[in-house]
Amino acid sequence: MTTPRPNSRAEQRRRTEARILDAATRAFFAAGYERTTIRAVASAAGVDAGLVMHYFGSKQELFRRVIDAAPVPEVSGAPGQATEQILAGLASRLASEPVASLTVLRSMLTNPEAASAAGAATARYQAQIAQAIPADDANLRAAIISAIILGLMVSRHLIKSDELVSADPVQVIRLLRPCVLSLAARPDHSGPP
Amino acid sequence: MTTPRPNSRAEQRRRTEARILDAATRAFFAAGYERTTIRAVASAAGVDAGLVMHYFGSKQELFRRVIDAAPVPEVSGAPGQATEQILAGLASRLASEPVASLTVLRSMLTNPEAASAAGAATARYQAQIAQAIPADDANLRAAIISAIILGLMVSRHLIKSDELVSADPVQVIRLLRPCVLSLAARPDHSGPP
DNA sequence: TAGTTCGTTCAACAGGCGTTGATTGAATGA
DNA sequence: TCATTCAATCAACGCCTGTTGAACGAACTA
Repeated sequence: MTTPRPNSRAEQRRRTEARILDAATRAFFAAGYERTTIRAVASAAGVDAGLVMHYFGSKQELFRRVIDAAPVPEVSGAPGQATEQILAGLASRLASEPVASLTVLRSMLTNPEAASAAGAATARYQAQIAQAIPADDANLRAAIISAIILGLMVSRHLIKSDELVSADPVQVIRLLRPCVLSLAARPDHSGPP
Repeated sequence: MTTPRPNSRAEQRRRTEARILDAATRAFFAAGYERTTIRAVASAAGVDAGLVMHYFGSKQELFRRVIDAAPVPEVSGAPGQATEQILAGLASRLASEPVASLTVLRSMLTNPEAASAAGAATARYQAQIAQAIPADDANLRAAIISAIILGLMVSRHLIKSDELVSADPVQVIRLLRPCVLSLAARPDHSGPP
């Protein structure tokens, strides 16, 4: 493994690129794809706009790099524990502000290309949830759970609903637990014969 | 009450204005605020771009008129019935495609000015729900219910999640009923002393 | 009918955008 | 040491945008 000296050209480049990527993530999150200008990203990174183009090729490509860097939440384990895992993940994402994920979220609703790119990640997340649900309509149930989480994240971080912003995440999760449990764990006992 | 002849100048204007407003609603819904151009709206309405400016003053003003025209859902009645009313409203909005409401929804997540404008309407909706919930934390519960509905609408109509698009709304509502009931009607019996 | 109003079009402007190509200068390697 | 590489800047291009003001012609009024 090579450890380049800290001021080598390669290292300098890596740092600058990371700085641009970070500035871009924040900018796309704060303003959305269309309102974000390459000039603004460059300026926030303390760099010329041409350099951003030189490194990332185009605004679309820069954007793709940003949403590719967003982490994909993981769900696994037994049916009973999956619910707690989902709720725990939601709790932490309600408490902090996961900028990268929220950037993807906002962009999905704005940028057609982001929608399909992020749609794949969402599908994987849903599939993970569905695997933990012992029911015929597991996929639909997983989609609903996923939609509920989405709605809470949107309300809390994008719309910034007063109630949710000031609420204790623990309290929210406690209210939400029977809700998610009824979808993930409770057997279907009210359907058609 | 005056009934102008159908081809009078005033009547012609009213029709053209309505045509522009309709085209704008569709355009803002399909593309979001930033990607929608006045020229495109004008073209869809079979009209010159200058005329849109002449009638509505600015793009922002045109946009304001569009989101002002969106209907605000109503919830009222006893606690027990409120849930069914909420679910029924959701069911119809899952089945059809309420373009005006969805335009507001998408814009809230894109346009900062729309967010505050539509935020007020959302708050009124939440307050209506909260009134029907017999609990100390009724406001938080209402906010969560509102977020759940939001998430389902976003997933179904904006992200177009496969599972939700192809699902039977009745089935979705059936799965969701215990969920919403646990928030709206079930007394709080697991909280701190 | 003559004059005015007003719905509508047209051409153009100013500004901001993504993008490009030439250019500079420091780090690099033979 | 000298030629090369490459991070970084700069000025400029072409395009598209919201917006404006002059112009035309049909509908209205007296």
